Amino acid sequence: MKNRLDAILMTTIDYCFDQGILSETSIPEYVIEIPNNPAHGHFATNLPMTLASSQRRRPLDIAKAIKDNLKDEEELLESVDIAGPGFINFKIRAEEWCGILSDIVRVKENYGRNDAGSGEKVLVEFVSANPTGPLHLGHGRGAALGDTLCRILSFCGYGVEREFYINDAGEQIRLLGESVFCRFRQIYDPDYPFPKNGYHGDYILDLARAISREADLNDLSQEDAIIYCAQKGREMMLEEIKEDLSRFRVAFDGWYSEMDLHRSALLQDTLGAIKEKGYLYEKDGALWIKTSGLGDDKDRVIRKSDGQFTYFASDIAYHLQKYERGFTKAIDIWGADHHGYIPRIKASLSAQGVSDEWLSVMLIQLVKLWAGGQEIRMSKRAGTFVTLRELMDDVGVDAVRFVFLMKNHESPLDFDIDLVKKEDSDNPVYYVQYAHARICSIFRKAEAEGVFVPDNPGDLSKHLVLEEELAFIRAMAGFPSLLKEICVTLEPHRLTYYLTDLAALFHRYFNLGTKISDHRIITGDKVLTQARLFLAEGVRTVIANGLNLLGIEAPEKM
RNA sequence: GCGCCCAUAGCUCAGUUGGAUAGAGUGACGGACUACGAAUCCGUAGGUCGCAGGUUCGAAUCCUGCUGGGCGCGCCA
Repeated sequence: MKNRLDAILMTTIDYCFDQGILSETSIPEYVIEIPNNPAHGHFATNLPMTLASSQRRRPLDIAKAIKDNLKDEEELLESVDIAGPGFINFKIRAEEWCGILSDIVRVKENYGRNDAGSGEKVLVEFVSANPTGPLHLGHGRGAALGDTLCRILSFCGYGVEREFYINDAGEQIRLLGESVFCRFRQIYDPDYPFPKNGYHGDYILDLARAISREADLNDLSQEDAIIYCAQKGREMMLEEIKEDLSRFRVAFDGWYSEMDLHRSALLQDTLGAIKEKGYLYEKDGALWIKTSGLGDDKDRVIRKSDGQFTYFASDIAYHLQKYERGFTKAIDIWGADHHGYIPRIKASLSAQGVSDEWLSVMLIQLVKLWAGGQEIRMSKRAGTFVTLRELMDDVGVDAVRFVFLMKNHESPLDFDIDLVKKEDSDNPVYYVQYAHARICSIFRKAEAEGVFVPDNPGDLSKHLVLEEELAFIRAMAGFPSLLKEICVTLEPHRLTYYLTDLAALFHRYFNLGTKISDHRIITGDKVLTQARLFLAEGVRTVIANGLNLLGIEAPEKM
């Protein structure tokens, strides 16, 4: 709709240029937006104001010139008004809006699907938790965010691949092995010393028990036993992580192991390529990459003087490898505490000629958990943290996802477990789901009376005349462009707000009928009832599609 | 000390990339079910958009400087 309006405006401007009504200049950036004040029409543009300086005329004069010469050949518009300091406000004819409603009901679960991202191939890397412990709240937030973003991207025509990078090389897996082995030994020898910086959670003991059931660790040398515990522990934790994610409705296309990266020649090859470009040098027995001058504030060590590669080395290799796999864009979702790594990763990429925009890093701020009015402080070191699994058990997947997706990922999130646990109106997820269930309930009621959602509703604009009814369609018409914007701004939380608003429109509309029976959806007039059922089906469709993109169920009953 | 993020109603947060009178939820108070689901709706109250400048037709939004909070600045992982 916005595009059609834009086309009318551009045709008009061209015409004004040709006729000398406006002096021919370049067209500045302008917007066509949906005003927040309904009195300002369905759409408004600031075009006259942006033209004012190059035209050297008053915005109001320009607005009048545009209005008087408007080329609305398809008769899209109901009214055109000049307002304020130089806005033009437009109203679209009801028939046009009703046409959109018909489209929605016709294409159903595909409404909103578009090809904005065609030709793009995006790799989204998220969660990427170390397999040294269970997923906790913070991982959950990243999982919900990444998953929903991927769903939206692919709905908008992007080729999307979801990847989980497994940090399974080096010290931390070793430490996992030592921690597990220690717990095993402590079964017989309670004084056996626990490794410094080891993992304290109860799950370590569970791992020790499970592993010792499968193999007799006493048959192995201590070193072999630790390695065995590390390998086995990694495998089991990864399995658990996969189970949790799958239950959280998050699927990955690829699991990329850092260990494999070390085993393959990739790390060496990558370093060789960087060396050829002249970005590597040796100093104090270590190998450095020259990232300073490429946006980083100092150079970074890639191989320590003890011969071990740093994690940063594999990070570079991994990201360059993503690039070589032919992705046109990469998105990483990291915890905000890693933000300091962005400049050095980008610097390393640009050393290989990869542009800055290729990689977008989304940072998620931390999650604070509240229960009983108190903040629950979490510490992985001390083993006191709430796992994603516990949270799903407690409050359910729908509620957890909704809360995570409600807020901008750049804002810290307070997760009030008591509030989310409550199965009543205080819980925000039910508001949207209830609207869906309520519509389904109306359909059941109508069917019982022999009235169904019509396949061909006829001339809707004759029957859908209430302002509330047309407001629905206008809101629904914005769904596809909202999704496209989310793909650019990477802000999935806007979908959550959109759905809440749409549900609010519906609840308000529904309640009109409790006062005035003529405003009920099911009325004595069959044709009117069918038109309203058709409208309700449109609303239901958009809510269902939106919830599906959020990974949240759209229940028919609650 | 340097860098990134944040600051909007009592609380938790939106704010359509610079638009017209800054909005929800929650909490407080008052209303609406003998017909489509009250997990809902309506009303009242609540604001110097952290502070001070600047940019322009126009600023919560952009720029600069402060204040306050979170995080990060290793040959750690």
